[in-house]
Amino acid sequence: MNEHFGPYIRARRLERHEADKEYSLRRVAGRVGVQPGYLSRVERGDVPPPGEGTIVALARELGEDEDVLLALAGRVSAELQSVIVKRPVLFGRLLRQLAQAPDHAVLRVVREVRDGQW
Amino acid sequence: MNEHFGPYIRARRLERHEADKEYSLRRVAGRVGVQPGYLSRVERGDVPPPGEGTIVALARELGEDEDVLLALAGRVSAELQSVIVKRPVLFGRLLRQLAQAPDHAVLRVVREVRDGQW
DNA sequence: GACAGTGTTTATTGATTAGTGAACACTAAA
DNA sequence: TTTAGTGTTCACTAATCAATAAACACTGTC
Repeated sequence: MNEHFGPYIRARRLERHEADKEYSLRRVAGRVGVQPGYLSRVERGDVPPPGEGTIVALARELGEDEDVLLALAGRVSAELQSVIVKRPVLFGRLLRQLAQAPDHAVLRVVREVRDGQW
Repeated sequence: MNEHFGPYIRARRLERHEADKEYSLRRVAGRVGVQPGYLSRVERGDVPPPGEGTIVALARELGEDEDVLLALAGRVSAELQSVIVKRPVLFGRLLRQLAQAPDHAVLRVVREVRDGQW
């Protein structure tokens, strides 16, 4: 059942719980909108990661990057998917070309695009 | 039930059927690996588009671009998703930045990456 | 007028997704 | 010693996904 997602959010939650009792499993579950029992099983990796909405809620709750948390669950946000779906050929090519490139090369492209003028 | 996918593949299949009787609905269904009745409903848009595997098989059968056909079904291939999942922050940024950019700008980046040396 | 081939319709199904609800066991405080 | 709060476990479920199986109606051909 995915291995990494659950333990990761448990660790993040416990870090906060040390300083703040509002971060007990039950309280977080309440704010995120799921049953405590469910969150328990998620954190232990007994069940697969939750749906996109719940993952995003958890990310906000724990101050984590949504894309990263979704990625840990093996997912890509619907928002990002829709960017690709609108221009599948273009973005398909781009992603396949960059799949092998080292981080710094991708980052250079990101910066170039940010600074670029069109 | 999605609107565009079904009629599109029906049109593509019928184009081929005109010149080649191997492209009847039944024959194509057979080669693609689904029941004729199912393909009929898919082409008419009576049911949502098939799963990724079946869409890819249809793309090959009809000589269409897989990414395009998947996009018509509102999907992104698992392969492309996994590229993003491996580096969610980097590719998340890149995609969001390019989401608004015009085609030619994206294309320029694609070419730059292709020709770039690292 | 039987037969092969065309697309279509109806009723169902098995697997997966994303959870719920209720009870259980433990600890700390009042 | 009741109470409040902690995490955990068990049994179950409603909705969606991705199809199948079987029969139906029509056309052209031999």
